[in-house]
Amino acid sequence: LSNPLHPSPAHQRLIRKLETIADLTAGEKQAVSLLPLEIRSLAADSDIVSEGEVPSHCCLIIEGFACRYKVLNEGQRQIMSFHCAGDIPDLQSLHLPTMDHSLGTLTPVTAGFIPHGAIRELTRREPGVTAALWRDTLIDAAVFREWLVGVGRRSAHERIAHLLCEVYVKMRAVGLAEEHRMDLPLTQVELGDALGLSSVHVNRVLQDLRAANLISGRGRQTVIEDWPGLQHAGDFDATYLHLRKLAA
Amino acid sequence: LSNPLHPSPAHQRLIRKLETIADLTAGEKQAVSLLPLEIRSLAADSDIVSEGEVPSHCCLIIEGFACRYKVLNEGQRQIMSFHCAGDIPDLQSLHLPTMDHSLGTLTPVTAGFIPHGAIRELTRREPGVTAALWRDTLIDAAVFREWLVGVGRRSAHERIAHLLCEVYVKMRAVGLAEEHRMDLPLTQVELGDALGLSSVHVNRVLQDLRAANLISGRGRQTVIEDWPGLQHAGDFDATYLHLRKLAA
DNA sequence: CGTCTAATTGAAGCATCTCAACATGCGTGG
DNA sequence: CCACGCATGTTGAGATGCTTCAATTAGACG
Repeated sequence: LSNPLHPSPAHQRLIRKLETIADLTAGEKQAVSLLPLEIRSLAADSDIVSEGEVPSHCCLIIEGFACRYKVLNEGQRQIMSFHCAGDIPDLQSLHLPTMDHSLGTLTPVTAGFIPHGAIRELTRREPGVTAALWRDTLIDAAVFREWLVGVGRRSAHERIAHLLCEVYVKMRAVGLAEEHRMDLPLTQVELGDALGLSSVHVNRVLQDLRAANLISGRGRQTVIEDWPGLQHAGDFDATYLHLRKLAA
Repeated sequence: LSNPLHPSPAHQRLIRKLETIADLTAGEKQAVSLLPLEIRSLAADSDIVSEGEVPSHCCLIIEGFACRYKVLNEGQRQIMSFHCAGDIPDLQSLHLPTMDHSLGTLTPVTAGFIPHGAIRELTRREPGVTAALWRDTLIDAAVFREWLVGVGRRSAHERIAHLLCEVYVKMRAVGLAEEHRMDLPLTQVELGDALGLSSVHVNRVLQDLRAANLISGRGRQTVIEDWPGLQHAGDFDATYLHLRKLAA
């Protein structure tokens, strides 16, 4: 347990994230900062929870990147969401006991595991926190819908530009990105698995976006050279992220 | 308001749906059956709520079919979910005030509009109902994820077979389908818009599925001739629907 | 420095799209 | 009850965005 007057960095991350999507009272924030966390370090490319499991904890990402994914019988992978510090990607396990997908790390991750019981207790006492957590899962769903629109109806160029916009806005909201600059630890294979594209095609499209002067930077460091242009290229409108205030 | 001892057919539909995903006590069911409903009839192909609006009610489908969708700037449409009697497709508006997508009818629909205030009141008093509703929105999200996997990584044949399996299992669960037979009021254009395919291709694939003796029946009446075969063709596993008991 | 992962490039193939015509069926009004 | 009209389904042919395979280069790290 942590001291509510001086929340641990992990709790601060969680509170900061929740504040991007909901308006919490001081009492609610304090209640959140009392959540028990069992902190653990995880290697890159390892599963946090696997499809079929029935977890007894939720996982708060404290540092690093994770993703939710499914693997099909032919070995193809579909990544369904990316998650960074402050996210609780398996919050749904509170009400959907058995995992219908896997949660894995993309980088080394430090995570805080919160017993389901503690969250249930919290929701029993704090309706405002319940609403915020429910809202968080609803925003997840909104992002799934937007990705669905992308893979269903958008071109590869639009999809990639859109994803870059989304990740940037989300990271900026929780203070993980500087202005028009972010550390994006995604390989082109991972981008392809998220967007329903081959890594070869992702590569070529990224080159196009760089050639069009929309983005620059190789590898993890990504610079957005033309923010309006990138949004336009990706047909991006941040409404679906339902943030309380948007990054410029 | 309705008599809790004799819930209206509309309330019965809702309760029946909730019972497919959660275990409700008699008291909880009674509380649900006291929800005020403003019943209205809607024409086919009309919007119930449109993207950008800030609804003050949630919409319970009592009869007919509806879908959630987005329209892109080039006029392309992506359908993100189908809904039948018992569903509350815009339940998320309770915590995400502005609609990031539209909800429209596919057939003539009779719908019951429930004031947000009444649902909020209900959730304040009945934690079990809150959990059931939250769970419902989480299952929605699980279905979005599965569709995402479909459009991202599955072939047209798999996608169509998968969708038929999903709709059948959901309709069977709430008593809207007979064994291996259902009334599916979807045009091939609508199927295409849901699956990220052209209607031309949907047509050809449906012919293949009929030729392979997996399904039969023209137009709305759809018969599943080979249920194991169809599930196999669609790589279908109902786990993600998180139903309390599955249809055979 | 060698090793391993990730990024890049080229070439050939194909699943699906687009366009455009035609068929079918069904509701409606004459 | 028939004839028209419109939505839906069906078919063919040509175009294409993306994939696959396979090889090469670049970059990071001990």
